[in-house]
Amino acid sequence: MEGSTSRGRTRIQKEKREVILEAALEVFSANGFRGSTIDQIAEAAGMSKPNLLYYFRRKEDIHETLMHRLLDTWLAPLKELDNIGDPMTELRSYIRRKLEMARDYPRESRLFANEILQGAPRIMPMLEGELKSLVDEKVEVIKGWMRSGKIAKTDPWHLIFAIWATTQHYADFDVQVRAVLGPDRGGDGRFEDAARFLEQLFLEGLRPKS
Amino acid sequence: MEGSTSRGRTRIQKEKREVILEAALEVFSANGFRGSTIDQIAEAAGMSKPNLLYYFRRKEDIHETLMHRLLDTWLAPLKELDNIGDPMTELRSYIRRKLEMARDYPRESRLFANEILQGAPRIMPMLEGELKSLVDEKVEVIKGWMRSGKIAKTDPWHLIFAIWATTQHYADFDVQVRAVLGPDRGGDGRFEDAARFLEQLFLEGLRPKS
DNA sequence: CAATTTTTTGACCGATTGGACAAACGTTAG
DNA sequence: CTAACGTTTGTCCAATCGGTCAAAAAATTG
Repeated sequence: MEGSTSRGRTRIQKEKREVILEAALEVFSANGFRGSTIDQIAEAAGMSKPNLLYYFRRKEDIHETLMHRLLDTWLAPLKELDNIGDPMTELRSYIRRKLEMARDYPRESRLFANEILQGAPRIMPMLEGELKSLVDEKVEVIKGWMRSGKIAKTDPWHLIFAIWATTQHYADFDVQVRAVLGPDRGGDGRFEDAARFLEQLFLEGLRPKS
Repeated sequence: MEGSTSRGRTRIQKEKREVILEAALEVFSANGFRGSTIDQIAEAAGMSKPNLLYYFRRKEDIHETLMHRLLDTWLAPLKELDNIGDPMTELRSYIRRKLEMARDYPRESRLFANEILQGAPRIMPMLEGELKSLVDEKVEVIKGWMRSGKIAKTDPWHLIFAIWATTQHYADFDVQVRAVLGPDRGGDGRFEDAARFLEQLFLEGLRPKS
């Protein structure tokens, strides 16, 4: 079975596939799967449509490859959440990392959001499999923190959801955020403001009652 | 200029337009604008495509009418945020109302999310106009609460974003929430769990330091 | 060099799509 | 009855789309 990696591929194939995936990320994240055309992706990749179809036989293959890579990137910050260090510090860095991803990889975030919004038709198995397992595992870590009184007792699942929602908001709803903040407050500083606010919200909101 | 209301329309026209808009909400929110076809909407509305086009001349007209109505519904909870009552109570009810909207009107939420994700091509003026004005106004209310020491000093804009993000998450990312929670925890009770968690998070997170 | 394989492209195809249109249908008023 | 008006539908069209194919062009190999 052919892996999604570079097994049995020539140098040109490896390079061109990367160019195509980069172009597809741009187009898909801006227009959604059905809203994007192969022609658009081909043009963004600087090649003709039949040429693109020489590297990916179907439009859906591009999307699938993109989604598989995406999920790994997306789960990485949560994987790093460990119960080695101080709980509050761990949570703070997790929020930081997620917010940095929203800032540095907004296209990936929007691609993911688009897929979920449409009911996750192509990645549902991954959500119920990898994602759920990972969350279950981290929920146990958080529960441990709560039991030992390091953070306030609350619902660990919804805590994770809240971190996801608030951080990804700055990528997925970027145009709205910028429209509301206006030209002066909507500059590059908005991510630092957001980081400060979210840190206060979550750390104060989870401070254990003495 | 024809208003979007029922001026100069027959009884049948008013009724059928409502049926079409209801069907279009269902289809658009599930597939996005470009992912939806007039045929799908017509079938969901129980009529033929030419018949539908008799009531709305273009696909975009349906979407536009839907979006205009939507924004009013969407802003209503924020409009109710007043500095009459106790700040903490006001905030709690605002979060409640937003969460209830995510629960009761998920299609509207997803339609809106879809539009924003695509860069808000059709409602940008409304975001920079009505929405921004309303937020600016409520930011002042919140600033007043902070000045008088009723809630902790923090960034009012990002507080509003956080409330939006966390509540709408349960509509927009519903499939992910359900996949992660699993069959047992993902039932109808998830909204009550979310309400409890969000209340704790925001109210504790914003408690003024004595 | 020639032979072979990989890469690129122009032309094309069938299906789907948004939308136009005229004819038919139904209802009501005179 | 007829005329007028609102409603509904079958048929059609041009544009767009995902994808095929054969043949040319380029790169690789012996």
